[in-house]
Amino acid sequence: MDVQTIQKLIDRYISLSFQVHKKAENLIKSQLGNELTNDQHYVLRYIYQAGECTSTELAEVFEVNKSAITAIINRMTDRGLIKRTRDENDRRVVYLTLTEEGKGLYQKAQENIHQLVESIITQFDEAEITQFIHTYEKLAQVLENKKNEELEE
Amino acid sequence: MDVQTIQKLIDRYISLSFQVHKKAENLIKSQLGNELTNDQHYVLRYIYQAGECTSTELAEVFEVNKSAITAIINRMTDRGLIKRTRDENDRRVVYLTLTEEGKGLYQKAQENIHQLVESIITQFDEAEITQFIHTYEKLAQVLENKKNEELEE
DNA sequence: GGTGAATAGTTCAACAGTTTAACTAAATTG
DNA sequence: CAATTTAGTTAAACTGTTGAACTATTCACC
Repeated sequence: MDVQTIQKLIDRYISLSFQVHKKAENLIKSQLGNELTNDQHYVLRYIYQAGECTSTELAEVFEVNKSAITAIINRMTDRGLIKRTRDENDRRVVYLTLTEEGKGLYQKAQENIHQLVESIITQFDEAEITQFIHTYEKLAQVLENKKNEELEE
Repeated sequence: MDVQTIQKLIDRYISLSFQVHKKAENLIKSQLGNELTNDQHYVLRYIYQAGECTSTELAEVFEVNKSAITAIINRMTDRGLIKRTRDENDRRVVYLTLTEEGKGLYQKAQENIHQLVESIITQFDEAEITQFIHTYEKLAQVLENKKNEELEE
């Protein structure tokens, strides 16, 4: 590939990823009603799938500072979506789990989002999606490596 | 595709897009230094490429409320990156352009980001990228249509 | 031509999410 | 046991966001 082709690809990619992300987030938001922000939904999703987890774990996954997690979890416990439980063995650790209300709200939201994503994904044929997801996974890995390079510097 | 396959694809896609976006934004952030937030960089980028634009235009492109744009532009004019000019014919309209400082900061940042993206993109072969971007463009279109459907309801 | 509606943009209050630094409390290590 | 590390919180400061109320201007049309 010559320099100019790469240049154009890069600009196209930056515009696209920005655009696609905005649109996707807005569509997800439209499925969540006013009860949940997108970020809160992602937190709910993570804890739901993990069963239980800690602030430190969330901070690593979401790649934000721990105090940002504290703030989000505070809002969500205030709304009765999340429960904090101290570890009896290591009393520094706090486990986060979903309350029944939290689970219910997650499932309701998730159903809508699944319908949304399904209506989008079925507009592509299987080979196309498989190829796309494969490259996307590789991209995730490359970005992860890049991050670690950055950190070493 | 059977229901379960779709289900898995959806979950995989949601996780991936979330992850990739986070990592990409963090890498971009690391290239911007402390002078610019990611959102401000996107605004700079848009105005740079457009030459000049209005708040309304930005609000549409970025899919946010106009008052969010006002706030961002305020911060950026305070830092001497953007200039506001009233249209002489239609005095309701305000044109936004980059100051020399704004252009310089954008170019400096953009150079770093280009290097970053290039070091990532060159880890894929051309056919793979072309295919990926093609599907990504289709996705952008499908999401746009979906948004318009939502709005009609 | 004058009035009512539409348009461009700002202001304000309220909130979500973020970082950094300082802190508490508990565990680890040497 | 003292020093260090680890988990998490708190507080101040900031960015970005919305929604509603507002100003100023232009447009539509009778």
